[in-house]
Amino acid sequence: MSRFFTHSIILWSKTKVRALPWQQTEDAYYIWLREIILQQTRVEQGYKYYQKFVSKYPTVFHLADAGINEVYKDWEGLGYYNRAKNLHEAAKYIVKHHDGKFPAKYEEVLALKGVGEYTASAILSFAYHQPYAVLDGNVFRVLSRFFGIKLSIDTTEGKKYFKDLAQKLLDKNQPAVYNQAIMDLGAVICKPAHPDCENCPLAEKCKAFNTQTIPDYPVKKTKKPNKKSQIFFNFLVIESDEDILIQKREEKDIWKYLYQFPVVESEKELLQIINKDLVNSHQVINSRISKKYKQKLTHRNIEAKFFEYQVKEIIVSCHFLKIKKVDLNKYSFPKIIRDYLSDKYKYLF
DNA sequence: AATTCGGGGGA
DNA sequence: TCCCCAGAATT
Repeated sequence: MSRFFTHSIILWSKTKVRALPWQQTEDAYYIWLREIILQQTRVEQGYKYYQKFVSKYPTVFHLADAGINEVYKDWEGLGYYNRAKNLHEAAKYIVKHHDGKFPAKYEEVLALKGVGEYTASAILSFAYHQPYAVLDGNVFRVLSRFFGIKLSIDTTEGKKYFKDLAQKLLDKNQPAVYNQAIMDLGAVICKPAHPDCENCPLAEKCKAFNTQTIPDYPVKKTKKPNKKSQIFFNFLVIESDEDILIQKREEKDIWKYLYQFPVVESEKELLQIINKDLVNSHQVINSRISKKYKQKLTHRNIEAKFFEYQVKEIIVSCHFLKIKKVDLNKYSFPKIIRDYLSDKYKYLF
């Protein structure tokens, strides 16, 4: 059975259309960049970021020498911003401890910030043709369906079982071809919804297909009753002719280290923002303001409301940052905020 | 072991 | 509008 599985996947991959250009490289640094960008990210979305990073940071030295704020800025809109931080720290680590040469041992690669088992296996197999089977969402799905595995993929026991199975099925003579093939099959044929079983080379012996139970796989233990309370982000647009106030989001928070306009967060919709709210959030602002309701944004459990204020006199303490409006583009904003602002305040961006 | 991080796509 | 996707770090 495993012979059929591995052989069919390899054969299928040879019939596919040419791979994307970024799948051709065998440079570990580029593969590392690609795999970090692709974590939880669709190929269509990630590709332009990959191109940007490759051209701007052609070697690990370029990346290590860059400032973290610049890396954040280049990552803007991609999400999971800790990846940018880990990427930068790992680049500096590689320069310092590996003399800028990308490590080629599994344990060394796994030790890099932001690199887990999947990414380490991907790098080792694609760059160095070492026999490490990748285990990502695609592989979980393909294996669970084909073999009819009812073990949950999000338990320690399940992960171990799938990892051992994946490693057993790996074509040790061509780990790069095999790993790419099984992930492609999961992405193109064995999709989460509406899989294209008619064109699947594995269908003939696929347990889920033959028992009409495809929607049952993969099995997961976690239930997600994700009904969270709303948070209102009441952003303040406080500006003078040349300057504007922004704020850096602090640690242990969504959008950590990214910038935004000063905000008053609330559980309910605020009828008005008064100076007391600002004082309570440890920001002292003395001003005469007038409020104008602008627009509501919804992002998951977040409703962001924008207001516009005309400010006569501003005395600010703490961590508000007064910057030139022309420099606004140097700061990395969360996507929904950037999208809204760049559309609404074209004169600023 | 459970939770958090974020954007995109589809029902 | 809601639901789903899913690697790595953190708690």
